[in-house]
Amino acid sequence: MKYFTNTQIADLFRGISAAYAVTGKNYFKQIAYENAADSIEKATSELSDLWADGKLSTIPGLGKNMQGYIEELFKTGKVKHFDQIKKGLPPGMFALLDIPGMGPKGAYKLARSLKIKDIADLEAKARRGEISKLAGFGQKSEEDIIASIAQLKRRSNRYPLPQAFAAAARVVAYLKEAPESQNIQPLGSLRRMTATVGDIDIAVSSRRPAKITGHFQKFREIGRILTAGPTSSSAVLKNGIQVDIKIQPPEAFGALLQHFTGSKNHNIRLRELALKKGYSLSEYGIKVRGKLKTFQSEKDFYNFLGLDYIEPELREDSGEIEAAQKHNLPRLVTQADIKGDIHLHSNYPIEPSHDLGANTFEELIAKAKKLGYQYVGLSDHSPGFSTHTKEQILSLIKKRTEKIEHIKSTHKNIGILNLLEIDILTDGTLSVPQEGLKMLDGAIAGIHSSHKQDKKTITKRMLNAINSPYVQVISHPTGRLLLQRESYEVDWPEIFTACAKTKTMLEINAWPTRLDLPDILVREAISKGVKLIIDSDAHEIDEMDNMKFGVAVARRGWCQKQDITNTLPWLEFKKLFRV
DNA sequence: GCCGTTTTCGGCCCGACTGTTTTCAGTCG
Repeated sequence: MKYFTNTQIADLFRGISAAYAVTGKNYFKQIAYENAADSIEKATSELSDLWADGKLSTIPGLGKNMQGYIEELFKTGKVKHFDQIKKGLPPGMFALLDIPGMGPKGAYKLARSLKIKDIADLEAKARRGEISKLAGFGQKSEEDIIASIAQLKRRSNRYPLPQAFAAAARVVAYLKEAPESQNIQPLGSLRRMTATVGDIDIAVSSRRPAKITGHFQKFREIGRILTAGPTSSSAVLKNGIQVDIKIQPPEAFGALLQHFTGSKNHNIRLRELALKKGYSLSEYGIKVRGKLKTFQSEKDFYNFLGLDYIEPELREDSGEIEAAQKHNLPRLVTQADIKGDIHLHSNYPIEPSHDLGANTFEELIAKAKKLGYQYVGLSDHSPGFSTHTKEQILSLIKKRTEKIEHIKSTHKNIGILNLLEIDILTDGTLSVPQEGLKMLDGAIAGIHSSHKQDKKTITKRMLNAINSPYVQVISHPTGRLLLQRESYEVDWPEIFTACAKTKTMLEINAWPTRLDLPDILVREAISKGVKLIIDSDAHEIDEMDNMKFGVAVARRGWCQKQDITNTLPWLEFKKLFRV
């Protein structure tokens, strides 16, 4: 058996799609392979696992033929049929498809006539002026290719949501300076609050679109302007993030928001639905018997199609359209529902070898009050066995407990939990002995080491913690770091079953590069009756404001208020701990 | 090549912007 990652297989399929695009004869096969590549990339399980379990058919877009090709790929390391399709095409063309603005046709022409081997080769030939000499390419194409390759090298493909959020806020503030702008609203994956964001889309309503476009082009953070049309323009910021703005008059703003919020798959499903009713959808509105009907609000737009309003976080074509038809959508949890934050690190020096927080217990409590919370959990990292004896650990915990008990007695108007974030060690034991755990109100347990252990070992480690009567919460359950480190391998069905049985909460950690549990697992977890808790994992009081990103993950996972324990009032919430 | 509350055959979303063109193909979202 040969091993291929989902990304590798998706790339292979994209290549096949490109091959069909070049020959121009099989447009619908081209689309089919593109769809399959998208859906393979989105899959939450490895195809190799699914194949071994005979479950490849659970991936939408993979029919009998493609399943057969994937099987052949795993068995032999290649697909004869694919080699056949690519026969006669220049092999160098496929690497060029990563370049922004480069499609199958362009890549084919370049690779064929200039015998391009890879992107570096293309760049060298562009710099030598060889591209502008080709028919169909001019001076501008050559410059664009050089600039796009530079862009490809410089920027990572995606950015963590909070980073994109901040950049979008700056663009919005700048656009507001234009007196001709009326309503301004971020769209796309940013509005849907996906964990990572590829680019920033912003809608502007205005009666003078040309003024807006002109103003936008003068934004000081812009590095390169890509397009500048009357209703839409696009630029790359100096930090590498691409920004697209879309402009429509106020009466069409609802349709504009809807269209560019996406997701792509959500919109495709919506248009199919509209077609069946005899309507045609676009960013301008809904065409009924050739006549355009405009919409000021998205709600009116959805209602016109016979659907309830769908929150942006749900628009992923994962059942929300059907639910909206049946008036069956969940009432999503909101930031206002959150009544406390219990994963907070202070500067209390219980374990100096771990990174300490920046603030005192008192400062964390004051910030929690400012946020309107009813309770906080003080949950510093536990002292470790590697640097302390058992006796030292117990004595440190005792001292910290005494201090927190004193603080509790002086703050009667807010609930305070004496917690620690403890490590689940490589053998599954906990980093704090039982006598220590007994002094606490509860514990948050997480894996902080040996992420590369196999699925069985990691699962067993987590089950040990889940089954401990002293552990109430499992922190950042997948261990992923967005764009840096993949999740470790875990048997999730088994974890969910154990959590539901022991009433152990799984955390949605709102730390900007974690957002862990991820949305898709969130949805699975609550369907199995698992309770979740959203924490900021703040090491500094300003970071407690990151709670909103955790709430977004919960919303994307279809969570209602009752799925999230820290929406409970203090008197209910405290019953989940040992107080 | 996929897929099914119109379908197992006959469909498969819709439009903007650009560069190199003399009317449009390619790419993107």
